Amino acid sequence: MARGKVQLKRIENPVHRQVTFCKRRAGLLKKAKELSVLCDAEIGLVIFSAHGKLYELATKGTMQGLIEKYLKFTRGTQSEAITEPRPLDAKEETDVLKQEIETLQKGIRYLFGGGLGTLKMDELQVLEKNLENWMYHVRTMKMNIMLQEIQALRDKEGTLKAANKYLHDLVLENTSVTNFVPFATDTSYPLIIQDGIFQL
Amino acid sequence: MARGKVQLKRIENPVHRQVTFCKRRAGLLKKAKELSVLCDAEIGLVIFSAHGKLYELATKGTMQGLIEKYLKFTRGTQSEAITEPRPLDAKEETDVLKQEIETLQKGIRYLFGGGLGTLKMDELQVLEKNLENWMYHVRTMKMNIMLQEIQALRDKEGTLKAANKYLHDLVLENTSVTNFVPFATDTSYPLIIQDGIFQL
DNA sequence: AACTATTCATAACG
DNA sequence: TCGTTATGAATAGTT
Repeated sequence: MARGKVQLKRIENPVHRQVTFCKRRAGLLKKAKELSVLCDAEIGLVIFSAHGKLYELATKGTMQGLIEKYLKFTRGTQSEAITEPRPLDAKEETDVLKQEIETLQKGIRYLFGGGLGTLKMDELQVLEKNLENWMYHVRTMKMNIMLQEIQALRDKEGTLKAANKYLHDLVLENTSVTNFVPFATDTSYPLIIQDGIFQL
Repeated sequence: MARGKVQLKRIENPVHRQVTFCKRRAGLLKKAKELSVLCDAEIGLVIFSAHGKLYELATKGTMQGLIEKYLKFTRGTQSEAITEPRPLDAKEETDVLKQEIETLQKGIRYLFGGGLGTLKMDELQVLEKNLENWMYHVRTMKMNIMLQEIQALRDKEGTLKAANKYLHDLVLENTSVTNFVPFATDTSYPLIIQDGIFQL
């Protein structure tokens, strides 16, 4: 900004990074406060430094209250908010998730086996809405995986075609004019892909 | 800032306030993103406009995850484990069920917010099948409740019709042949049912 | 932390 | 809501 435009990437020099963090953190908190006052908005801001230290701001009440409001707002409805595309954490969460799914299955099976009869109409409405929402997410995920797989297969096909053409040309060169049995270049060879992930 | 220093108080002109809100909100979100990238910080920003609309930003993962991290950080050890279904008292089941639903919502929200990306195709299949199953149960319950209500309304209608006919005949008997204004027997009286359970 | 030279954000306006 | 512009604010690099 000053004396040189800034690159939008992590500052590698730790000293510079720390100084910039201090300055910009202060600036950000100030801006947040200003926006809240000027425009009568309720703002919550949480900053975890790289080393894990917490800085926070909550205008109009406590962070607790704001979090509850946020959770209530995002519950049920698919967020109308401007959400950044989230980078997926690639951790070894699968085991945890599997166990979690089991727990949920158990819980919901209990729900439907044991005491669903006491649920009221509005509760059922909420439940149905959530189920639809979750179903949407699951189907979106399935679709993405399938699209990925399709793309992978196409890539593989292209590679194999190229290899095939190369070999074909080689054969033609080495055999010159013969009665060698020719074969089509683009579709006549088997494309055997063994490691597809489709399991229906 | 530009063309006149700004007062640090609520902007009274609603148009100005709205315009400023839009611009400064964008600026704030940008600044937050920059700080996160430049200094490797994890930032959550929640903005509720005066009219209740939500704008949010979560760098490094989801808002859900950040909220959990925040709560863990501020409350010391806050266990986020899913509670096992406990043995059921045959009493105030509704409250228990409500709480259970909340737990499930929380779990599944975490599921979709945190780590769905690591789920494999077959796991998604299982999840989808279960969701369909649960949806079927929920819709069956809704249908039953509605059918019950419809039957109750029909009974009520029959009762009222009978009463109406009785009164009608009584009037005819007592007034003999007069120019008393006649009224239809089956549809012209109001059927006011106040305690319906439909809530859409 | 304090000090500028610059870049950035944005208030007013169309 | 969107674009333009004059001007105040924020801040990168430096001391």
